[in-house]
Amino acid sequence: MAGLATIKDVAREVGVHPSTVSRALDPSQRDRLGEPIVARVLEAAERLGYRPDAAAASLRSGRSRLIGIIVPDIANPVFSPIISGLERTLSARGYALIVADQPPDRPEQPDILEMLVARRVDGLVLANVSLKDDAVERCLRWQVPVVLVNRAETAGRVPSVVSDDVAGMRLAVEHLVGLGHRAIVHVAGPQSLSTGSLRRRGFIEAMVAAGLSVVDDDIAEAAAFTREAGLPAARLLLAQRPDATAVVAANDLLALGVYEALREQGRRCPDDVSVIGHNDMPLVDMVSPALSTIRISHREMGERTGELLLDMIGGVCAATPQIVTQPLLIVRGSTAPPPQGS
Amino acid sequence: MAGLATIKDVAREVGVHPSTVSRALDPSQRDRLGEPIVARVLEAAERLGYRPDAAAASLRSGRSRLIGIIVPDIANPVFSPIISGLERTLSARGYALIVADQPPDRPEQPDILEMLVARRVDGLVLANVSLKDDAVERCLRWQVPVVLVNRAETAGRVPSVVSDDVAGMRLAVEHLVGLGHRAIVHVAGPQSLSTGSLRRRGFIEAMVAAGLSVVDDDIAEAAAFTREAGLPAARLLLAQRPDATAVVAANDLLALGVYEALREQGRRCPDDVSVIGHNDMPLVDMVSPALSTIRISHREMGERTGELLLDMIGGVCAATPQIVTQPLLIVRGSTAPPPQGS
DNA sequence: TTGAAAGCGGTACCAC
DNA sequence: GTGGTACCGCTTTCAA
Repeated sequence: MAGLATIKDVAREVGVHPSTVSRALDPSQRDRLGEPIVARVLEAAERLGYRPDAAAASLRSGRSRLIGIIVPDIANPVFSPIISGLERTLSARGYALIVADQPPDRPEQPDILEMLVARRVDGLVLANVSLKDDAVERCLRWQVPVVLVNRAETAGRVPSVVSDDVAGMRLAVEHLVGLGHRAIVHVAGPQSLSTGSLRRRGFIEAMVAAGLSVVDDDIAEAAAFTREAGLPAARLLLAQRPDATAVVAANDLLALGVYEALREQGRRCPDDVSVIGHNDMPLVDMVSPALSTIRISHREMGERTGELLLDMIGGVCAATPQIVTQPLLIVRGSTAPPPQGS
Repeated sequence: MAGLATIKDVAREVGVHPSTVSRALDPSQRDRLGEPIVARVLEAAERLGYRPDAAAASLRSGRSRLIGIIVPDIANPVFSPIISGLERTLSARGYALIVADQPPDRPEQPDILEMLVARRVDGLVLANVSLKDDAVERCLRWQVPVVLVNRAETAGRVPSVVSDDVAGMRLAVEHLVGLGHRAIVHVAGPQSLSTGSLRRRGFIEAMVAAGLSVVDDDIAEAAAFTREAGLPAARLLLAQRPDATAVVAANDLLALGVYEALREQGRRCPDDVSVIGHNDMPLVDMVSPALSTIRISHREMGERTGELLLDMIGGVCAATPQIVTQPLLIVRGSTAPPPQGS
């Protein structure tokens, strides 16, 4: 490296042994040394611009102070605040975050998971697990601390931080029922993901709890959590249930797909059909009509994930906690009472 | 570490010396060895699940295959696609990306830049430099390869990848002039950032080129590139120039702030006042009215940044190229001819 | 073609 | 309290 000062340079400068420098630099060992020597070491280190080599420390200590996260898409507004919150928590405690993305369509080119394990990350956050995914199993085998975020697995073998998807859907359905809706349908997300599957289940449970029945035609599954995938699913749904007065979408992008489908058919939202999303992404308050939705604090999920993971690494937490954050109903302009006479 | 196999384990398994294993695993050295021994090493490595320890390799070789990026906000829709494009390019070539954010208001708590240098990153991407920033100087002193992205510095001491901000503003102004506007004003971004400053200059140049003069009252500077900062700037501007028929905003969020200011005053867009943004963020096509804007491909900027940085690390590129990508005018519903009689 | 040995820059454990 | 030393896992140079 570019001639950066090493611990030996500092030791030579001060006239002490390298191990003494190492101790003087470590706050937890510092008090075992004499005051003046610590001061001189600190001064010399500062003056020489000394920076400990993380690779060397990692090699010897077995801890890299590196955490990895794998997401399906870094730029996705669901995942970027998770990354952001996680990074904030980690960097405050001296950990750095390696971000890798692994879109569902790019399977395991140069296996990202192995790459991170090879870098000896102290812990791993998986934001991309599908319900049947071997990533968790491999982490377990490698004994690397891992936390799932946003999406969980059914087995619950590892800790996770997720939003209460079932509760979120209950909020959505109860809101619509409260407005007088009875003919409520659901654009579901991919059932291979916990978010898609749990929100679908939450929808059904809430409908049943409200005394409304749900049949197959009341639900259409979108191939992905995107506007593009939402449009055909919404078209199908509106064709199957032309009498529907409200659509619950499994996320905001799907809800925007519903907007487009309604526009195609010349039906107005919320006058003819109410629409509610999920996530409260940035800018959905600016679309027309402003989208009613279920707010999830992804940034907070990222922060809690970081705390949990650091606890695990520190050996604080023995169990496998399943942290569930509570979502919030946000009422805007896309939900209203059903049209008269329906 | 969790008992992961080392090179010694593989050597013992095959019955050769560790250095032989090292050579067998290195494609560029492999051909100096006998065919059968290479095959046996590869097989044993596979079977034991051997993964080279990146820290050890880094320590010895002096190259960490780690790249750092510092952004002002990971979740910002301008920066997240840059990170995404960068990560894609890097991971394809065996590099991992450490992401750190350093918001302008959180100065240098535990100095992020030093932290990354201490981790011996092979290169650094700075997406957060302001026009007067010592980060570049420090990287130069430490001799760590660095590329600026999105925001550049005036001095041009290091390579950068930016959008042609001046050209972007020319596209915006020419579009409005072409529609018949003459009374055009500008909500500028922070002048401490190259994007804010260059877009302001581009606005003035384009206005002058169109034979229109610009005075102080025609421009209001927002304190940040946010909706919240856009609102008061827009209020001020509309008060100073009540006759304005078009507003050029320095980015999309500021444009949305203009929307709010217009709404407050009961003026309609685009009927009374046209508005154009900059960036073409996700979802601005869904706001009402759909926002006309200048599209920048941030993902592509991230990719080109990665290529450039890897070239520098490989010693391919001696000069300090300033890569400038060309923006694109996207016409939607927020721009229209000025009202009759104005 | 392969083996041996010397480190890279720290940390941890043992002496004194 | 401080110095000495071994060693983390790998790469690389030198010998054989």
